[in-house]
Amino acid sequence: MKALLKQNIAKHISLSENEIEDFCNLFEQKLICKKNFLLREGEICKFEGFVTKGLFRIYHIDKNGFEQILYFAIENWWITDIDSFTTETPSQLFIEALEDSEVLVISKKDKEFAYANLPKIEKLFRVMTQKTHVALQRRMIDNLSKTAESRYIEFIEKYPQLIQRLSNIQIAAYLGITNVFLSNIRKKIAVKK
Amino acid sequence: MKALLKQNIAKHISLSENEIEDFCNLFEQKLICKKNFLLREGEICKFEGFVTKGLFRIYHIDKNGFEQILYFAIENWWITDIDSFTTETPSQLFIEALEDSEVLVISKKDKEFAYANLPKIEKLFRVMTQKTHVALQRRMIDNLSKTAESRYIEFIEKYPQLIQRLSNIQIAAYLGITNVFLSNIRKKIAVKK
DNA sequence: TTTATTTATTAAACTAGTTTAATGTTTTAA
DNA sequence: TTAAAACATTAAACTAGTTTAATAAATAAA
Repeated sequence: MKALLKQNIAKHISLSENEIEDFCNLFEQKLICKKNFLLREGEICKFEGFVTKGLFRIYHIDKNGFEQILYFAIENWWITDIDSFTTETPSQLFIEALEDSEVLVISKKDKEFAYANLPKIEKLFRVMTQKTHVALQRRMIDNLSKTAESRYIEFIEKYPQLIQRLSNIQIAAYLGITNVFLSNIRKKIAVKK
Repeated sequence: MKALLKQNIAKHISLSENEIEDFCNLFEQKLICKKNFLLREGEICKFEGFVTKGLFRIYHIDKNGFEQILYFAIENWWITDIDSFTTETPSQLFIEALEDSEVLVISKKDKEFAYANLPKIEKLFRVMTQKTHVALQRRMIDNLSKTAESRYIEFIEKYPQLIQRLSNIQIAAYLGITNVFLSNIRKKIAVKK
């Protein structure tokens, strides 16, 4: 059940068999059915999760009621609201399952225990946070410099396995455009071919 | 000379007098005159810097020649291209001094030495990267959901000390709009008052 | 199996933001 | 101290993306 998690950790840092076992024992499995939430706006995020099955969207609802999707998480991705988690303030985000999903969850308490007792875990999360940050930095530049059309094309090239599982409404909310405009883009691309 | 650096580190984690001294000794000062570069596109970023005087812009030039500013860094801010630094690939960013500036620089080698020999430094950079990531995540949501006008108003409210030192061209490149449109926004705001 | 709900598409009017170009002002360089 | 370069503003034509609304198709619910 935790094989995927162990494999994921090993990609970032090298741990002894004991260390990885100790760390993984701090996680427990949660099942979240489609349309249910792992986190809602206003709650304080007291966990970090690793998806082993299914699909989540992490999104924000602005004061006009529009949704912006920060990212999607499928198998092998980590999920949390790092803002609420570290500052212990109410989250501004929703984490919602778009499919029936399974996630391995570690509590804030246990994560701090790991930091204190398994020194390499500190490195693990430094490295992971750095990688996440790099990805977001690239996305920020793309959003500042590219048209919605090329952002869409690059998205489907980068995550071909994801688009099949997402509605165009979700993709549009990720790209920062309306689903109507996404339809126009799709038509334009289809004509080109 | 390194008082500001020590103070900044103390804000994130607590170190003994010796630890902080050892770590700060790994930094050396660099002076960068206005319009000069700490890093250029294509170079591999082998340092992390802490600004003690002056002002930098960290930006990208897209294939159409437009500049997108990822962030500004004044006194008390850290600068690096975390992407190039961690992956050791050529940077896609420029780090340019907008004023005559002073920066304390630690090499990648020495930073790795610190990670290996001063365990709390691992925590320092994990915590700092987390904070930077939270800030970027908030900016991403703002860029997806807010108009350029409210992004501008929020920018001048959030960084009043910065705007006085920046041209409108720089501010526009940060907001992701043209300086012409920023002029329109400024006029509109001025009329309102 | 029928009905209700969500999704995708299209059209048409609209608005936020761009482009190009001209003009005056401020800053920098020689 | 003058010339050159960078900056800020304005106008006018344009384009990327939104809004509202209608319609058909697909999915979920009863």
